[in-house]
Amino acid sequence: MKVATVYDVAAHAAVSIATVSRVLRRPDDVRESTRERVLASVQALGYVPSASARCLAAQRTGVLGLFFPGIDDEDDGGEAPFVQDLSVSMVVDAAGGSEVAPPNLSFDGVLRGSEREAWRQGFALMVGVGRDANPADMLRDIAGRVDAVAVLAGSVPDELLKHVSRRIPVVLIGGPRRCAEMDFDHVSVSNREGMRALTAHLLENADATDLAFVAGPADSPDSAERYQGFVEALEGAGFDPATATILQGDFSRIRARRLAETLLATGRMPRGLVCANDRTALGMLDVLVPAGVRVPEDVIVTGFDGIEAGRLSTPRLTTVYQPMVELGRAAIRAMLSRIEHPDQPPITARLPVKVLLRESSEGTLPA
Amino acid sequence: MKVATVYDVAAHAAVSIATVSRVLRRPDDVRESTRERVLASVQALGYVPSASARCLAAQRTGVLGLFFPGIDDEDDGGEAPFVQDLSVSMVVDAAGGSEVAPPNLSFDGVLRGSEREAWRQGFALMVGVGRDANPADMLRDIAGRVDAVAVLAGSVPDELLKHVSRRIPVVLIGGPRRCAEMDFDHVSVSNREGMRALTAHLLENADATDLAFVAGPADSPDSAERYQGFVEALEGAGFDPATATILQGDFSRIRARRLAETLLATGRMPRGLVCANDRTALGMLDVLVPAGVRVPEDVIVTGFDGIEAGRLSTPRLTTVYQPMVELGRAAIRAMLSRIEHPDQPPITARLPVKVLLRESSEGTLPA
DNA sequence: TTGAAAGCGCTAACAA
DNA sequence: TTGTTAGCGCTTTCAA
Repeated sequence: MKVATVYDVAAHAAVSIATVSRVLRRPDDVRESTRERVLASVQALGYVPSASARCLAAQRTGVLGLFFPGIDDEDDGGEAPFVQDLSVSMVVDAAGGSEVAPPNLSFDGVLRGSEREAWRQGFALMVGVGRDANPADMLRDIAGRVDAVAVLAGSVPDELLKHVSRRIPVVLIGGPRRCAEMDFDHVSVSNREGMRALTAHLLENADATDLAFVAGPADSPDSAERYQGFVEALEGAGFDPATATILQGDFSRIRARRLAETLLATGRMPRGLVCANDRTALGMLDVLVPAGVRVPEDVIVTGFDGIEAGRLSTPRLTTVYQPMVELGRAAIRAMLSRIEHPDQPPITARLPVKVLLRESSEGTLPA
Repeated sequence: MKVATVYDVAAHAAVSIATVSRVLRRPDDVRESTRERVLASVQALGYVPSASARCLAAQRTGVLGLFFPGIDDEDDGGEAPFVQDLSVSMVVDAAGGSEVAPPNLSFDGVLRGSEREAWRQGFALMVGVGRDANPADMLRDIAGRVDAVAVLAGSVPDELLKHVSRRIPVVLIGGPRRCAEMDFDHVSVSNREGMRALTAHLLENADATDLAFVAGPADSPDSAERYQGFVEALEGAGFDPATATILQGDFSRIRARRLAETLLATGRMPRGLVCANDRTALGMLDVLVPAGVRVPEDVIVTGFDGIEAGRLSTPRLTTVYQPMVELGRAAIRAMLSRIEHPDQPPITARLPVKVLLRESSEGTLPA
């Protein structure tokens, strides 16, 4: 029993394959009686058009790509068995435990925004969140399947982006404006401005002049931009940025805990820990709070991202909220815009951020 | 400037298109010098193979589908402007506000699990989370693009599933074991057993005999199964299930709040509210707690799913944890297994659940 | 080790 | 309104 094709449907309905195609693509161009006959045959044969053939012929896929390599930091479950013997177990889940807590990935929002916007515009979305061995292969694979692709800035070599962009439009997500020669379209948030505003606020409103910056991975353009903002705020307030401590984190909560422990052990605790992202800040809280360090009285801790977990922590996390969902949507719109107008000048969308002042920096807030 | 094809690469390297194809698919079948020449041409021309053409010729796409229609309940942002004038704003975000809180979608885990497992196995994943007008079209569209598809049980008419399954394998996710005639592969969790265990626990350990069940949408097989478990527990304890109140929710937090308000207004408050999912239970807490109802002393509230928000609520939510990530992975494995062995008997994977007892049902738990 | 050639299933001129 | 036909870019026998 083979899969039905246009030919089968055409034969069954006693029409040509062109008519079958028309019925599916532009039904109004076909006489009603013919149309109904064809539709009946489609039903009868269980016909579903092959997208491969369709896209090959049409010279477009109707799919957009989103590539975020190396984001997922969960460890691997390995081969899990299909069947398990006990179907229910019961545990008393006391507070503090987190055995079933999923990591709150900060790009979830981007994904949702893209997803939604893509379908809204009649496109499907193909996502590659590759903790895979070879991001290059993954990106090339995706690139062959889609009409345009959005890539997390800094995640793949420019070389590769150049290569891929000879086939389809490439949009960068996040990071700084690109240097002149690489004129990819680019959507991002006001990393620098956000961090500058937050830091300046700490400098003004608290007596917090001894601030340390907890960075993300060295190759993250987003972390770099946020550091920029941090530095600018210090300079703006008349401090020498060179004297500020920099701790090397990697955006992960785990790593942040290690750093906090070191801080605690060496006793070199700054007045404020300005973290490059929320997960890092939460990792700090994980260690400091149980150790009896009062936040914000002893140490101010701030994040960046505005993830849900920061709103639910104790104390709640002062942070810079990024409109992740909007960012995803902007990426989609940039791709579509580029597809429609291949020759327009490079798009640069810079989305605004919002500094959220909460208890980790502010003392008790007014209700 | 056109996009490079095999023909361009072949001409550039002075070989046939067959050789170009070989270099990319089975490099070992080509003499090294030739291979290097071809690879150089690939680089020079910025060649990326067309997946459409490749899949058409190969008769497989290397993509798996995941279809979850009507899940996303965010409302629509509409057309947002590309550029905004202010790049940073600052707000004091007092506790209680939630203006930037994204909804914690309970299928996130399934998505992550599928994503990961698919790439692990060398497949890409195409996801359709359709709040779209027409799920049928969306599913058909996806079905044309993939080698197999996993569909949320109960989300599309059997008719359509039958149709699609004549082209590619269809795996159902969630819900009850299917009736005999429809022998789709099926992965799900122990809904019934989980709810039975939870309810039985309430019946035994609390003085909670007056329980109400807060259902999900009428057409949700998952909700139906959970209700089954609820009923069985009542019967097992010697109660008449017919006397238990059933409230008609729809899995949404909003709807649950309305129900809670009604309950409050009419004063017909049961001893325990056994909710068909966590969001419903959280919606109940949203209303009951501020109204001064003590949970669990006055009313016990329980959920189902094990979402993160239930671990962070006050009081924390007693619930039945489903291994969402595992479920996603199981769906992928089922699809692959079916692709490899088209004639094997139907797969039925039933994943175990875990009852998590927390403060919304238990009083203060031991540390 | 390489090349020639026949499809894969569909779309879109162009003709009828 | 419908049919004929020439690709779309690649894989894969089969020969050379």
